[in-house]
Amino acid sequence: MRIAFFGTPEFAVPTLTEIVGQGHDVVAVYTQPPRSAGRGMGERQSAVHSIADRFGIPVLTPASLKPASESGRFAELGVDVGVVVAYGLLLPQAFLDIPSNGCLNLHASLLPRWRGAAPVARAIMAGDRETGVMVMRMEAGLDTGPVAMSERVEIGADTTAGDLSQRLASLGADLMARALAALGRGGLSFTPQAGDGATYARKIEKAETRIDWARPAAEVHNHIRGLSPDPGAWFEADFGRGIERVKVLRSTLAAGSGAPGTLLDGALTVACGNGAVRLLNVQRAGKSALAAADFLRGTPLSVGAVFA
RNA sequence: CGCGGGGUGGAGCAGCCCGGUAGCUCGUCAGGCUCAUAACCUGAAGGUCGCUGGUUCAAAUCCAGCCCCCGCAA
Repeated sequence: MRIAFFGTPEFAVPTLTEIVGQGHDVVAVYTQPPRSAGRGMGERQSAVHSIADRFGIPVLTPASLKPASESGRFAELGVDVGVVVAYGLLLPQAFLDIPSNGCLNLHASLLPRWRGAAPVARAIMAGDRETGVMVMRMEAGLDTGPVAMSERVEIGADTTAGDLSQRLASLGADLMARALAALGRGGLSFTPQAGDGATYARKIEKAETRIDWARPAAEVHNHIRGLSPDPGAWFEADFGRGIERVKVLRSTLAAGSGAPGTLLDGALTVACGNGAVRLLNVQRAGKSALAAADFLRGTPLSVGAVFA
């Protein structure tokens, strides 16, 4: 089939790769424009942009799809279907109507739960034990369209957003490939989403990434793994050179109690408002991520220290 | 030219400001103690101190340029 792909972050890469590998004719890739980002403020193109370049597929990076000129250009591509995976922009109705088979979206949640921008992180932060990926037909509403195919996945007790996102990206790529194959045979059917149980996964903001040790251990743990590795949950501590930021990439629930933020033992167990969490993988500002044992080897810390 | 931290035996760090015999915790190897052990004791191997150049009697340490890693901010 003749396809236009819309996607931006790493999560969308496996699907694009799969579709290309499947032999479809991907005539254009839409992705977010390169932005000055990262250290040194250099311009960085999206993960999807890079992979599309490698495949030699024309890349389009409009800042908005609303102008008629954009839908006009899209119409000229003459695609059979649009495939959208974490693109970052809402497709206007004008776009949705253009492909003869409409637009399919891959979403990383069990809809209607966690519609929106950060379904994986929100599911983990909420303590969900299950999630999944779904392929649906796009409508004007945000992630409201009827679902064609889905796959469920268990969320382990210590699973991080990074782990889960990778797993879902690959499952999702496979799911989308199957959906396109079915579509090609004319055998793709859709079921409306459940009427209730809808929740929204609002975008993660920097301001909510700091760890609040006063919250119950389970919540602290979910917060840590839901934000790992990006943007990363963090706290502050003084190791003798002033206050510095420490990211926590992995943790697990542990026994123990004490004033919130207190270091309870020599294995990085920290007291929370209720219970405690053991930090398994941490990263000091300017350093690379380390397993707790390595971190402790080079960091002067004594039991009773208090983190903020 | 957005701000900042860092590159020291296999791992994580100290030493650098105030140049002068490579240190700490751990790992590895050998031996010992032990019913036994991730515990303890003894010993050993292992390092171009990111790269290049400069200053100096002498540079991990001071100066210049370059490469690489990372945090913040956007």
